[in-house]
Amino acid sequence: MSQHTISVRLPDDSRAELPAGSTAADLARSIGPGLARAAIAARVDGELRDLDRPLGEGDRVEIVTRADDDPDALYALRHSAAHVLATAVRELHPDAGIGFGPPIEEGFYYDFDVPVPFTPEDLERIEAKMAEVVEADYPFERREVDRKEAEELFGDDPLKLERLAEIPADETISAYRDGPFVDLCRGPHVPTTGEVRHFKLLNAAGAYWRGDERRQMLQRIYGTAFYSEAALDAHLVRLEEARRRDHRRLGQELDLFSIQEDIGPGLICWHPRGARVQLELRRWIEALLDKRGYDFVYTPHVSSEALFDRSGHLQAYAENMYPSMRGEGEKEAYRVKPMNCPAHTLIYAARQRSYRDLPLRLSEIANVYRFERSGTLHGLLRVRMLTMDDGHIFCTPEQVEDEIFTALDLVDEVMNTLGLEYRLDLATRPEKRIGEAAVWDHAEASLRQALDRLGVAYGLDEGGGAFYGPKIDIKFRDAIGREWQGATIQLDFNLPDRFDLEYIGPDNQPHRPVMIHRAIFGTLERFTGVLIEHFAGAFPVWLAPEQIRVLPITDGHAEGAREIVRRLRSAGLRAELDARSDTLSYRIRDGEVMKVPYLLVVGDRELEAGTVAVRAHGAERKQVTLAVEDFMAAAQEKVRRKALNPAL
RNA sequence: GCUGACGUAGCUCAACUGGUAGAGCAUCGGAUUUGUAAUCCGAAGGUUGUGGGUUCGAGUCCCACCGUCAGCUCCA
Repeated sequence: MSQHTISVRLPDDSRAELPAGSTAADLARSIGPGLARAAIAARVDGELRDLDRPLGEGDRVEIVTRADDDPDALYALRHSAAHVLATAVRELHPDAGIGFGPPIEEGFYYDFDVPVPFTPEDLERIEAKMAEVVEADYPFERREVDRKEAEELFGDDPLKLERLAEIPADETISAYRDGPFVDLCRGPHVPTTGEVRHFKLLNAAGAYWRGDERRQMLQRIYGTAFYSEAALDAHLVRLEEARRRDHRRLGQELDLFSIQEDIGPGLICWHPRGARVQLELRRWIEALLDKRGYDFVYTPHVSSEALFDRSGHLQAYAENMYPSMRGEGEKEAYRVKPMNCPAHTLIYAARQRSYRDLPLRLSEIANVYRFERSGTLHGLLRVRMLTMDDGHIFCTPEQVEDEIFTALDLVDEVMNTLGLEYRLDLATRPEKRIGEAAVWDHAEASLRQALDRLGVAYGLDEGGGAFYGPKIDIKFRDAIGREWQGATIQLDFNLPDRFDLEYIGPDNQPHRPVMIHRAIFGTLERFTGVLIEHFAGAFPVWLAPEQIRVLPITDGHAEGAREIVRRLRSAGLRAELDARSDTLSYRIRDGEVMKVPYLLVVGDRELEAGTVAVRAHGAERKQVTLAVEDFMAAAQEKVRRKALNPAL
């Protein structure tokens, strides 16, 4: 190996010899002109780098090319798009302060300190200016600077100086220039602004500097960018699809629920159709819990404030609790419950427990009230009255693994039934915690064993547990790929201590039980909201508020149709008659718009033959004619199996 | 909570620089009796979110309050 050449390793484990000082761009050129043209960055020993940075002896190098399915490629592109945005904003508002401008999961944003917030028209102007910056095809030039130089470079921008001061002394400080704009930036970037051809600014809103509401508010502009127009279009279509599925919109169109100003924000009124969905979900989870040995309890909606003092909620959770109330002339203050755990803990403590009683599994599907800040309320997803499918398991340390396994198995059944893919994350002990190391060791090991036993892959969130115990979070994906926080299974070493819980072991000595909090749906409100979006309002038959609508063709068929409705109802199916004098087409359209799984058309032919012409929502074959008996059996089977697709 | 935008009939939206509120759908009545995604005619429906103010005159301008929407570190 001479001094004048270096050898780097390629992804296929072959080696390439290059002159010393060669860059990743040189490497791409040496491999082929096609690769050189497609290259936008490089992964060097796993780290994303600019194309024009020199390679070192023995580096493992992978050329990153323009690709809308490579997260690293998108990262560099969107990071660069953020700079293009800042370049444009600085052109239009030379005095704008520059905050952070990172790539994010679906795009990028940049925060600006400007005296007047951006309007939608501003965004259009900025977009046009960005197009000019892209057209100019400025190279992104990286420069390493020392601290003094950096302080001079960004001397007029207090936000940058603040960030600069936090960079450790031993870290390289780099600045990137594209045309007129220089930014303090870690990089990497695509080679030139010309790469950022397919972008779109999406919205602007205030955002606190560093997310701290005590600090100044900046104006944040969100956008997204892709390498191909097709990918950008697909993304915009996905956003449109998300709007189409918005549960707030569907909730109104399908007459599921409303939020009334006269009642208050964050408080849901379930209309009959929405309440039906809730009821079916509730009955389902109750049956699943019954099978798994849960006991059902009911506890009061208000309780003595002292209870929440003892549980610690008053100290740790007060800002999410409604204020205390006191009856006229009474001494005792009361609180509306934000959680069920303290009451369940008292039920455990209501008598002496033996190890033979454990595990004790308490379930309460209960309304709790939480004072959420007004700006955070959002449809069914963040509300002030919520219905938890709450459960608390009290068990011995030895039983933890089994109990976690059972809970995970329950999650698995729920997710599979609804056709939701999910993933699990184990969150382990944080820095600040209570409880002894041995207790944590045992608990974390039990969670791991339960996860292994289930045989699923899971992520690890080191240090992500609560101060009172480790947990497993379940995240699931809906039909258009969005991820939601679902069930949580949480160990708690704190409440058993605070309430001095005990059980008598086989050694005739008192021991402290372990407490497990778990919710499968989380809250019925949020879960229903997500399901509305997941199914786009077209619920599977078993959940659909109205499962069947019978449409007589003329008044002459109404009596026969009514009889069919009677039979369906006595078979336990939710059927309605639509004998309005509108045309059949109109009534079909109405049934389709309301996403009723089965529309049954009944005319002379059907009444004579004892059949129905079935139109199943979303089915490819628009119409199937079946004997009433056969349709009834098929529909019941769909309900029994909780089938996702109504097609017969 | 904070910043910004918005709030007109049950729903979706219209009403030039301030001149006295209109359409489609839904609702109701009538006609129509329909074979697979909107039949026709008619009627009714609003203290323009609430409360103040400016003005001869306010949906429109100003103030306060209520609510909705977007966002509020996925760190140079």
